[in-house]
Amino acid sequence: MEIKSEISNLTSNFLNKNYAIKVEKIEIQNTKKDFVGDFTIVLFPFFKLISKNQISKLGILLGENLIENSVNFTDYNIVGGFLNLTVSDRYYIDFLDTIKDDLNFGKSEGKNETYIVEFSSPNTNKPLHLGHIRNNLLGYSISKILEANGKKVQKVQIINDRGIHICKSMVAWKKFAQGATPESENIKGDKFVGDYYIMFDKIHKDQMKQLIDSGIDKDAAAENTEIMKAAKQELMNWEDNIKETRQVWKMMNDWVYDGFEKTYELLGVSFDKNYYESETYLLGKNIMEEGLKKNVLYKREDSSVWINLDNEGLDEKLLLRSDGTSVYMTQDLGTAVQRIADNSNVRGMIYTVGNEQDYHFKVLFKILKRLGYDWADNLFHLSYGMVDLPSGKMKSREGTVVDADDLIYNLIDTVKETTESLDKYKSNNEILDFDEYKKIALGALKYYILKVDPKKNILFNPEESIDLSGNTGPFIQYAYVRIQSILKKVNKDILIDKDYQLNEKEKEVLKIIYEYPSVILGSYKELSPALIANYLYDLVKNYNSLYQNYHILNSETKESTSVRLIISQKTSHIIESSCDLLGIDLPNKM
RNA sequence: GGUCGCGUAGCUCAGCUGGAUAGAGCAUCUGCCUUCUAAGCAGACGGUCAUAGGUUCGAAUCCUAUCGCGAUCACCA
Repeated sequence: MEIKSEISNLTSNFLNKNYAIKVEKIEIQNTKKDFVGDFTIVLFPFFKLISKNQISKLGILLGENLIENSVNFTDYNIVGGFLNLTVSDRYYIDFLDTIKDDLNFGKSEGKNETYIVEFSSPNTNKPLHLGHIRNNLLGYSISKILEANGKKVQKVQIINDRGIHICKSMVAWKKFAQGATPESENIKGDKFVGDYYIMFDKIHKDQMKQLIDSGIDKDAAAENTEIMKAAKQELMNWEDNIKETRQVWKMMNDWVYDGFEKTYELLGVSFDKNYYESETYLLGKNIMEEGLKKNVLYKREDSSVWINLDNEGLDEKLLLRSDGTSVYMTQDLGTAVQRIADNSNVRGMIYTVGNEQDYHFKVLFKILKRLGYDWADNLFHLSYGMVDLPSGKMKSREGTVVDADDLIYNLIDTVKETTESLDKYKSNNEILDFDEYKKIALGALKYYILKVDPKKNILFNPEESIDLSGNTGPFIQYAYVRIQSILKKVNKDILIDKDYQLNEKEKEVLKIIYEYPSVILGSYKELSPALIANYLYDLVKNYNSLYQNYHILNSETKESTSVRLIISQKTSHIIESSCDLLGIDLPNKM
């Protein structure tokens, strides 16, 4: 921050000149509430450099020096080893004046660098659930945050459309559906296919039980039920490119995509490109050849291919089976190389994948690095914690999965009920558009998920609805709507009085606005939308305090109205900007 | 067992690369709608920062050990 570097420079000059000492870094922080001042210089580190009895004298001299040498500081006080500096109102007023019309305030320009962000990445055998919601919201928000930091972003998902899981749904459908389709049953496509997956599982279990009863051991039974054999056959047919299998496969996957598309639309996320495993699962083999040539990889006697990462604290990892077929890792290597080739100016990639795959990505990045790709240094695993229920993990087999669509539609209902029970709506017998309810419900959901540090697990209790008051999305939206209703009443240009004296609340909000650029940068460096969400709450909370304790339109003086209006407007800009980064829409009325 | 992550108020979470008396929301309790929207504001109550050592002028934050929870360690994806 500008003001901090000014403090820092003046302080180093002072120390250098008067005490002939050089300090690497001067510790400057925001002054805590309950103390007078705006910024605090920590004097403790100087204990080491000069004798203790000189330190209080140093503090006073430094304070005087800062005030003398800059118009931006008006006062100082020393408490213990802390020097608290007060910044002039004029500085903040000037700052407000320069940024007031800048809608891009806080964002930065960048070079022509592209980052690929992968998220969502579903299987095509079941509908999206709450875990996917977290993934999607994080991935989408990080994409936005990268853009705000001047990067170009290519949002991609890799769809796992191939494998035994979809074959299971296919077998069950062929056997029992009698030609039923999502249209004929009027069911969303992903749910329709998911139902057959569940049906498969049920039948498989029944058949397993019969086999076990007839004396076959459990593991063998699991592999040898009639329906499981049929699914395996289906998978082989798929590999052999049998026409009928491929047709059913394509048809059912299309149903699923249709359903996914609706959920994505509801969530407000989108992708620039989809990758399908059926098209990428063979990638990576040619890289193996290269790796062998470079002696990065090695072949065992049975001709399986491995990499040894022992000296990096990791294990040996298989990359090609003895029969020459590839494993998951091989595919991911191939896909990474492919994606870099597909786009120009790619600087790096971000994989939004749960923390259960931490190890996998550690290994993946190491291998790419060993293979000598220069972009391997810019690969990041945006690792996030699971969404757990009070009963533990969500398990599809036990029916404890929280379905994405159900969750959202239920929340919309709750928002509608809550709204209609508010006095202002009850007394007017008024209702809002569905679209507004949707914005509020999704605002609540998105904020609820994104405000939590990505790496932490989230505990979600389906019994309790997501809060709509307090530290929530609607809290932010509500403040925004209120500001709009004030701004609508103003129709002439607002002029700032440069000599205005800020009150405590005004200054507090301004100080928070001042921090916004560093928050955007921080959320990018940490890959954490939570920083934006928490900042936004802080801003809005302090703004509300100003709003409730002082009048804005009919305030004491013309000058205070002007300043408060501009603070309001700027706060609303930042709400718009932050909510955009979080993927949260703002309603017109609440 | 090896590796990684987490443990902060009854519950859900903040706490930046170590800094002042550890902060919010929910829940409970008090006040505030005849001037800009009360999904709000003002306040009360609530803590051995898992435990024990260590480093430091200073530790919720860094190090070590222990306990608890979770993930991961496949010729699965």
